[in-house]
Amino acid sequence: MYGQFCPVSKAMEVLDERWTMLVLREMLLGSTRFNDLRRGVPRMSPSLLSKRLRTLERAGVVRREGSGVRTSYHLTEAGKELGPIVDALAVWGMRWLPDLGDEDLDPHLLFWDIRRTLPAENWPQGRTTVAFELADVPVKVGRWWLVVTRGEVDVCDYDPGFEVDARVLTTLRTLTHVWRSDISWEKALLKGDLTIEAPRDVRRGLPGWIGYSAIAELAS
Amino acid sequence: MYGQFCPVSKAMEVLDERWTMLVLREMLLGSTRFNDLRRGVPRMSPSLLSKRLRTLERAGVVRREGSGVRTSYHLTEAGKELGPIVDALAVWGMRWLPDLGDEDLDPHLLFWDIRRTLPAENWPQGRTTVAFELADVPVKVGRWWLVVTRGEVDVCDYDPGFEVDARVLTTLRTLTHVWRSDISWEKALLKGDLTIEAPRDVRRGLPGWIGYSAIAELAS
DNA sequence: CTGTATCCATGGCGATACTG
DNA sequence: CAGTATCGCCATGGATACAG
Repeated sequence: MYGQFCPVSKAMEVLDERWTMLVLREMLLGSTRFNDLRRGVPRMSPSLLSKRLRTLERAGVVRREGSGVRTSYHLTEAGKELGPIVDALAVWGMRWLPDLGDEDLDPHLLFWDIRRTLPAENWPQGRTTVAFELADVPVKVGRWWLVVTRGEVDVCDYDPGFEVDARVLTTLRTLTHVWRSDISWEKALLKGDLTIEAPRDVRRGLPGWIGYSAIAELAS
Repeated sequence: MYGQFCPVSKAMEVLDERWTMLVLREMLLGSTRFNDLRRGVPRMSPSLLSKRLRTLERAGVVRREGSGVRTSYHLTEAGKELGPIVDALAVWGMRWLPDLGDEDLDPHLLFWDIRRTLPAENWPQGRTTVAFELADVPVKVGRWWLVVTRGEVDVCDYDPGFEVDARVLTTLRTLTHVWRSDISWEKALLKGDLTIEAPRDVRRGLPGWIGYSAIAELAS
């Protein structure tokens, strides 16, 4: 491929293909099923994902388990040792490439990430429903509901019908930057880029309950 | 590009293009001039190198200094902070992808790397000339001379005419693996994959004088 | 020496549809 | 649910020649 003996070039032969690092990020975050992986890289075609998984398997980074139905994909030891590298890339990207284009904003991806990372154990007993209204995207993709019940998190893009405990009024852009912790909840609230409509205790508690993305925690 | 807010994807938009990581490796090893960079990535076309340098400049990773003649390229702070990531990729590649195809072996690249890394200060006073004969490649690219004089290292692919202090008989493959420290000098000598013809003291000293590649040292 | 311009082929990849 | 098949485009990047 590169025609070099340097281990960096050998590593990049495996890792520098388009999407590969993002698939590995998904696996490092715990996804093992084909369709779970797809949710993490929705713009990647399924055939390409399939191809990448095979390439990674041949390279000894991924192991496929169970053929046919209920196939799952797991990182080998070699794959797991990419964890610190992916983390370092995330920290570097946070630090040096903080600007997001409109193309980088995707509510499905954002709430999919929130859903899997959210520390449900911090939430109040019983059921809590939070409605999000994002002003900078079409209504069709701008209304989301977060339902947290007994340590379980659900996200809907339709009204689940529960009584809403809090409404978050903001933009997709602001919510994304807050989630990444490019700006804090406090600052976004102060600037008026984000409003929480709820009883005082919920309004106070919500930022802490939602928190920040897993990757944001790395940088701190 | 990827349409994701995740900093890993933002980082990879810059870093996952073909050759980019290898150019950064060269810069991290100290190259600043266009043609020095080329020597480190000889299979990369100059127009592509030019393009990559501009992309990296736009991304804030590289800074161009002096236009026209005597241009040089330098890593910005962001670029320097990629150092640990490139190192980690090298360590990972050494550990998990130790196999080299014939395509990965390149005597020009090997001796260019030896030349710049070799710890000349360990060598004897005066001039030392070492001749290499690589049996597994055409004679035309299989004979090399290493001349170390007062802390200066020269490599020739033609006989410089000096008296030869040592002859190293081996293959390109073995010498590459030794340089990478996939196998030690001792083991290669023991297996007979590499022979040093020289007076006893030189024969004993040479492995230590040449040593191993900079990247090999990372893994230890 | 330090690049740039141009050309062209290839195959990577996106889109879509379809199957066990 | 878990992929595979097919198709077609266009951009990547390799090669070469040339310019300041």
